[in-house]
Amino acid sequence: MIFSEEVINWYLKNKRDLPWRDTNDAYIIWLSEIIMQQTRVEQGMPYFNRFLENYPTVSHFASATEDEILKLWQGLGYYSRGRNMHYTANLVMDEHGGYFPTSYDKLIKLKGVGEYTAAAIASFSVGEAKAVVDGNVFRLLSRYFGVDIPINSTKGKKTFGELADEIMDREQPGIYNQAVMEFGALQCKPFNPDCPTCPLRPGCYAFRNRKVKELPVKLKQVASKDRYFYYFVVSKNNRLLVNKRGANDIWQNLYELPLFETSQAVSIEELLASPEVRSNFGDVLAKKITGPIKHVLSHQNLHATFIEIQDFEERFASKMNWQYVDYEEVRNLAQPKLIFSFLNKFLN
DNA sequence: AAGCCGGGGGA
DNA sequence: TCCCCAGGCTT
Repeated sequence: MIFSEEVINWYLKNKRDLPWRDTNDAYIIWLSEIIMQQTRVEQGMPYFNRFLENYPTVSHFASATEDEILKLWQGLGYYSRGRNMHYTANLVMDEHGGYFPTSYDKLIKLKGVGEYTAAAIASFSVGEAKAVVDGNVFRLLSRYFGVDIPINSTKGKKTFGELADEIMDREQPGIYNQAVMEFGALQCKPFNPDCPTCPLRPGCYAFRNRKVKELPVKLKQVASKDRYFYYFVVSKNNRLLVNKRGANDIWQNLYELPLFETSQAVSIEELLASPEVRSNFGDVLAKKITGPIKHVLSHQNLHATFIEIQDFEERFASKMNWQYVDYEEVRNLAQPKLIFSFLNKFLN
């Protein structure tokens, strides 16, 4: 039996019941695919349900504000996905008459939609024969065909993409694409793959050559950097001073507290004595509330300390574009997990 | 080509 | 700790 038949047979017997599999609505598929990028199914599922409930059509999605989208996205990470979706939903309304595109060539032009997502939407919605290559497929193909080119290299992406197109079932692209990904996720897992029960074992290069642990090959990632965040808690009349983050850094357009960052750990006394802090806060009394709290991102280690400020002079707030927000309204702002967790305790 | 962008879970 | 997850964008 050929590769694709074997994989599809396995899929029909072993597939999970996922809520986005029983539709051919390109909007709903787009919603699920963007949410699932670099995200485990169990983590993304509640977000998918929440988004579909709040925005049943692309028109509903486009009518929301970016702040509302980001609030629903809170805690899922990679927030550019939410921002790009909002942009794309509006573009679909304005330039596609509210009909979500279904062809690969149109999909690939949308912001936030790359080769994987375009292939997924096109094949699942209208059965276009484009092979998906996600982390699961890279791993499965690497092991089965014994390809040791790094999967995160330019050459690797090209090679695996061409291989995926060659071996796909062009008669039933949607089922096949679902099947290869599910096979990678459940059978040909990253660690301890279930080789003993694997129907592909007879033809698998990695199994026959004892290379399962060596494949796939991946270029090593860059080391994480340490950053030291000092968050200033300034409140007045049940209102909290907040800052909306800007471009060119983590957590774009999310809300946090007034922040001072250093490249290495400093004491609160040193912090308050620094010219930068003095020019934005003046003479203040400060008391540490909690920290340092370590918050790990995929590429940075944040060390956050929260400091309560008293005797803060109003005139400093406008200069930094900080705003006072009612305690009750702060809960409605999209915040990084780090800030949300802190405020959850601080505001009770 | 390499770096950047979250958060969580498993080993 | 390190690696991975239904990747894509920017430089």
